[in-house]
Amino acid sequence: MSTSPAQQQRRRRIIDAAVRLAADGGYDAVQMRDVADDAGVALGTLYRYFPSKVHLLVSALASQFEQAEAITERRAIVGDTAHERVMKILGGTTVSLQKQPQLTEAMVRAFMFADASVLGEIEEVGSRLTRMIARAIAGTPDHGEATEEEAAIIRVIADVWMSSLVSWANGRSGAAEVEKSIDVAVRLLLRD
Amino acid sequence: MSTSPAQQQRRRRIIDAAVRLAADGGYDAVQMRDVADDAGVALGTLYRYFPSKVHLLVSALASQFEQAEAITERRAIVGDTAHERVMKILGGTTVSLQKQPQLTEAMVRAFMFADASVLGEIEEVGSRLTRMIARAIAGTPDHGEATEEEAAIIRVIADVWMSSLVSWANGRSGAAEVEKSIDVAVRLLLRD
DNA sequence: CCAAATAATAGAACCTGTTACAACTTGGAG
DNA sequence: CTCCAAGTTGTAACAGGTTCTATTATTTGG
Repeated sequence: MSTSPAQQQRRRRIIDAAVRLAADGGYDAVQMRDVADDAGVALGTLYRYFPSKVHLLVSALASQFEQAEAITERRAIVGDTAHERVMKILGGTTVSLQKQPQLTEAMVRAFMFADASVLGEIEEVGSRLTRMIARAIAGTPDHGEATEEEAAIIRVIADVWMSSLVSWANGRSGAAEVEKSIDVAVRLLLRD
Repeated sequence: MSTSPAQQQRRRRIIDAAVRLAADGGYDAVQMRDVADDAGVALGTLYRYFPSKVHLLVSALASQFEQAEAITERRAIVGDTAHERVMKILGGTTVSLQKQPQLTEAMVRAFMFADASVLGEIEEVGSRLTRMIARAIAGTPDHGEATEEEAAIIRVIADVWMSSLVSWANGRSGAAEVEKSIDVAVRLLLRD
C-alpha cells in the first residue's frame, strides 16, 4: 500500500488546490467539488485521499508547517535569550501566516474544529510546532530531550499561539494583540 | 424591539433543547430541526432567534458561563495565593464541564469554529471568563481595573484554558493533562 | 376595539459535505 | 502478454444547515 509517484502528485495537487481556494475566500470557499475539479481529480478520489474537508485543511496546515520547519531548520536561530529566539520563530511564522489571512482562517478553523477522527493529522501539526518551539528554546539544531516541565511549557506556548491565531482569524483581535499575548506568555514562562 | 416574556421563554426553551441534545450526542447531535421540535418552535423561528447553529451553541456556552459566574460571585474565593484561587475557579469549572463531555465538546467546538459573524456572542463568553479570572486573581468581589499587563496575563490564561479544553474534547489529552497545562501556565504567569 | 405591523408556523427548496455505485483504467504478478 | 486487484471516474443520491414563502397568530398604536 505504498504510494506511487502518481499518487503523491495527486495528493499534492489536491492540497495545492485547497490552499489556492482557501487563500481567496477562506474556509467556506474550500468546496469539495471545486477542490476536486481544480486538482483534476474525481470527487470520490478526493475523498479517498482525505476523508473529510477538515482532514484536508489540517493536512494543508501540516504541510505549511513542514515548510516553515524546513526553513528554520537550516541554520541556528539567532538571539541571546530563549525568549528572543522563540519570539523570532513564532513572530516570523505569525507574520507570514497573516500575509494570507483567508488561508490562515481556513486552516486554523479546521484545526480547531477537528474531532477525534483527525487525531493523526492534528498530532502531526502539534509535533512540528512543538519541535520548532523546542529548537528555538534550545537555540541549537540538535534536540536534547525536554524535561517534563519544559514539555508543559512548550505546550502552553503552543496553546497560546493557536488561540491567538483563532481570535485574530475571527477578528476579535489584531496583529498587535497577537504579538502581545505571545510575548507575555513567552516572557513569563521562560524567564531568563 | 424589546423582548417580551414569551420571547424570553422561547429563547430559553431553545437553548435548553440545544443543551439537552448536545449533552448526549455532542455537536453532531444538535440538529437544527430537532432543536426546533424539542423547543416546540418552528424552524424559521429558531433561525430568527439564533442565526446559525454556531450562534446557538456559543450562546449556550455563554449561558453556562453566566451560571458559573453567578455561583462564584456569591462569596469570596478562598485561597492564599492568586495561583490557588485561579486554580480553584478554573479547576472547578473544568471539572463540572468534564462531567458532561458531549455537551462541552459541542460548545467548545462551536466556540472555536465561530467566525466573525459571531463576534457578539464570542465576546460575551470572553468577557465573562475574563471577569471570573480577574476576580480570582484579586480574591475579592470588587473589580479594580486591571493593568494592561494583568489584562494580557488574563488573556493568556483564558487562551490556555480554552485550548486545553479543545484538546481534551477531541481526545488528544486527558483530564490530568488539562489540569497540568493550566497549572503550569497559572503558576508561571502569576508567580507569588 | 380595530387595523397595520410584527412574529410564528409548516413546509418546500436549496446548498454543500459526504456516501454509494457502476463502469472504466492501470500497474504489476505470473 | 494477459489477467486481476486496486485505483479512478462520473454521476446520482442522501443528510443536515440554511433560506424562502405563503399563511396564520399576536402585538400594538390609534
